Amino acid sequence: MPDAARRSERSRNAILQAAMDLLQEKGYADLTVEGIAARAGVGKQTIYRWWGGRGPVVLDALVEKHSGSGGPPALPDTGDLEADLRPVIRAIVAELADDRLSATTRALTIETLSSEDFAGRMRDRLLRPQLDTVKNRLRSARAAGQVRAGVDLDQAVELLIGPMYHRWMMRTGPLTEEYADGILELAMAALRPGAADRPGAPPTASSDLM
Amino acid sequence: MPDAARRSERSRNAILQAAMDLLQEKGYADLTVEGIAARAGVGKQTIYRWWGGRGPVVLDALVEKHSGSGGPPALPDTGDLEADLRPVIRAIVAELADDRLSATTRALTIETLSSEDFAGRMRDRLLRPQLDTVKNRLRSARAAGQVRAGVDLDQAVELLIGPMYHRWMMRTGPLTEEYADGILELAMAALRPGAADRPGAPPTASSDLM
Amino acid sequence: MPDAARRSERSRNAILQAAMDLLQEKGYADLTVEGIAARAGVGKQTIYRWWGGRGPVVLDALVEKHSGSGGPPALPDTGDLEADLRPVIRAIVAELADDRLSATTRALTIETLSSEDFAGRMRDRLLRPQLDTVKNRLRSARAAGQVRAGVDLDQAVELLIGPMYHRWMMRTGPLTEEYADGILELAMAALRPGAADRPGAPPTASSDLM
Amino acid sequence: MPDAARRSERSRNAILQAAMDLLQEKGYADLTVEGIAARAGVGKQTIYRWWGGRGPVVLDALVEKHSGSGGPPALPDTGDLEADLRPVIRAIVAELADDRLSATTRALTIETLSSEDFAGRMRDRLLRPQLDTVKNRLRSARAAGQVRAGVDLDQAVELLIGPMYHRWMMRTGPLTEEYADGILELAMAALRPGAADRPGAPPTASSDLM
DNA sequence: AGGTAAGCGAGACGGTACGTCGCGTCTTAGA
DNA sequence: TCTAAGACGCGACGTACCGTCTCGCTTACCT
Repeated sequence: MPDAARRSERSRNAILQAAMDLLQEKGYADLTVEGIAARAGVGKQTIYRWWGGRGPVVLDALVEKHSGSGGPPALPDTGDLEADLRPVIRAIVAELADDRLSATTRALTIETLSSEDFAGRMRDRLLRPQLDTVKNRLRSARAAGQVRAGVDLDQAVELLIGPMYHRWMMRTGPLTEEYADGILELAMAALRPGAADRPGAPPTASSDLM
Repeated sequence: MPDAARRSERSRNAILQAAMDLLQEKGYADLTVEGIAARAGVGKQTIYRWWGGRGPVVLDALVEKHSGSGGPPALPDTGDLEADLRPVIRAIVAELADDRLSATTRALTIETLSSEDFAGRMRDRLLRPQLDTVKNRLRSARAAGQVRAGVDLDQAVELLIGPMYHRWMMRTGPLTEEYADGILELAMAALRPGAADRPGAPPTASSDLM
Repeated sequence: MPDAARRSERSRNAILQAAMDLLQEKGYADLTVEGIAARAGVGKQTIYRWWGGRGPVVLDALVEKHSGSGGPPALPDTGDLEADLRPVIRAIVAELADDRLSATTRALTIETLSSEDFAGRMRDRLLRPQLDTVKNRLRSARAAGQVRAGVDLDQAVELLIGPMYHRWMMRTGPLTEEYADGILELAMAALRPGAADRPGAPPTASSDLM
Repeated sequence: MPDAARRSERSRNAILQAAMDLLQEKGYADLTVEGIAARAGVGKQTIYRWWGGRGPVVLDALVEKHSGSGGPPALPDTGDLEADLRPVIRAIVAELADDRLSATTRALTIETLSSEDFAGRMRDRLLRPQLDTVKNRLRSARAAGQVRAGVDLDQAVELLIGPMYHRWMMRTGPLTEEYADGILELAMAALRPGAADRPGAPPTASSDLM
């Protein structure tokens, strides 16, 4: 209904910035539409008109931030899968370990859990692009024979990512570089071609390729 | 401050039951202290006195429900780790796949993300006991040589559990039995002793031990 | 702080009406802000924003009702002070004698005793205009020589009004027409010029009579 | 129902004292049963058992205080009514003028207005004895011919007392010694025998003066 | 160029729930 | 059995935000 052409870019930016600021300062639970509007010097209606609530605003703010680089870049492909993934995994753990940096992720996760609708948008606009960079690297690795042929790449990505998010959310342990490396090592062992997955075939052959 | 000895058991039960009922009926987002009190036929103050908010009430209700069996039982140990784990993994996926069954988990996860304090209680009272059953089975498997000696068991547990929770939360894919089996298979491959983790040693040796 | 220009006249009227209705039905002790809001179909905040509590609302409602006639009219001046005052005094007694009619006065009096701030507003907006009509009549009577020159008119008004309110409040006796006439007669005797207050007249004469 | 013989005198005194203290400190509006019980170091039930609410407690406390002298003494009778009354009237005005001293009277008046039942007890136990001392003095004055024979003594008492209470409640003016004297002078003029009230005396004389 | 319709800031509005306070009742332990 | 203590069901308090709505105002488009 509203005419997007006449939308105020100034207000949009002020709102997204205010949302990010307040999220850092007070956390998602204390983030209110009224607070965002007041901080941004904006009428509440402007937020409801263009977003519909705090969830989509935060999502937009995050997308904005992450798309600063014009979408996540492809991972390097040096031929050594583990070496290429290590910095990514470490970076994720480092971000999750930092309360300030992960505040927005926390917010998005809450909203994702609260609204199926939001979950879909969040997944497609923010999460998928990031997961896909990993997935694509795994695909090339599989093509190169460094990953077992039968592996489902989506499962493989989650095997890498899932443990870290779980530990972060549930606070079941420290999020350290050692942890990142440990998970990476386990995941590589899971993906690496070996005797186990090729019954009857000589395991050493594929082991050599690794 | 309040005198726990004089606490009303009747009220406590009514509150926990009402909380569970409303959680099923309306979801966590629409669960209010006022609603719980009304349904339980109880004053709001009684809830605030003993719990302090809806989060701790739901946690208590869940703990109550799960501790009905006197704590989670140890997993069976048939000597075949994968076979012993499969039903557990499948059950977790099945529960997460069912919106009604996972409503409470969703609620607790939101609260966990919102409050560090709550997260701690949740982890210790609900999550840890469940994770420990898996961890203990893995420990015995490691002792039996079915899991590599160097594996950190906490990481191993998360390697199994994390991917499923991630897919469930982020709705990145279907939660099916095939998925459960796929993750289990990957995790087993990661844990299983093999050539990869013993550079220079003949991989077949340990393979034989499995 | 709120912008009075944007105030909803509809809500204001509904609130005042609801307050009057509930006052009649249940009395001041059972009158609640919540009840007024519900009856008026209005948010509580609207009451707190513009009034601050039930007291000011009732005051406003009363002022509204009494100012329907555009302020109290001047008393008639037939030249006979006692005759002019008698209907007023009788009317006051009659109103106080009727529980329904005096319910609001009772309410306002309680609030007046409870809050100095409220007392001031009540005095200026409701009471003073009414007392002034009597005072003005007394002033013209004094100018006409029917009231002693030295009489303080405020005291004179209270001499008339005070006894009735005292009996009403303390329930020390019946509030009848005879009582009204009795107080009026006494007050007239107090105000009427006589030997006592005219220095130059032989004081011993009246002293002897005592 | 409760057995008065086993009643704790210690608790009774502590409650009455606490009530008086809190009344002075915070006013009647902020006086609560819970507060009295806490201050007195007493269970709430003890208050509800023996009194039934804060109103009767305050009444009792006041009666206690005033009956310290074993009931109000008779006024002196020097033969000069006005001289005998003046200190009484001035004392009343002085007490009313002092916020601390009149706090209890304020409380009792509110309760009197709120509860007809309470009003009766208050009138009989506290007010009547005090009014009667004045009434008795007026009666002897009437017998001595210093007050007109036809005067209703209850009305006469209220003529003296009513104006002061009205000014005190409604805050319509200052409560000074001059005011006390003014009201007394007016009331004396109303009561004093004179030409006006003695039919058969030439009414024209005073009429002319009006 | 002027008129008009949109977006805008502001914030009042009807609501829902919050977390607190005090009520008057009831239960427990101790004297 | 009375008492101190205080938990309880209840109801109202005054506040915070919700999402909708109504104001003038600015601003850009469209005759």
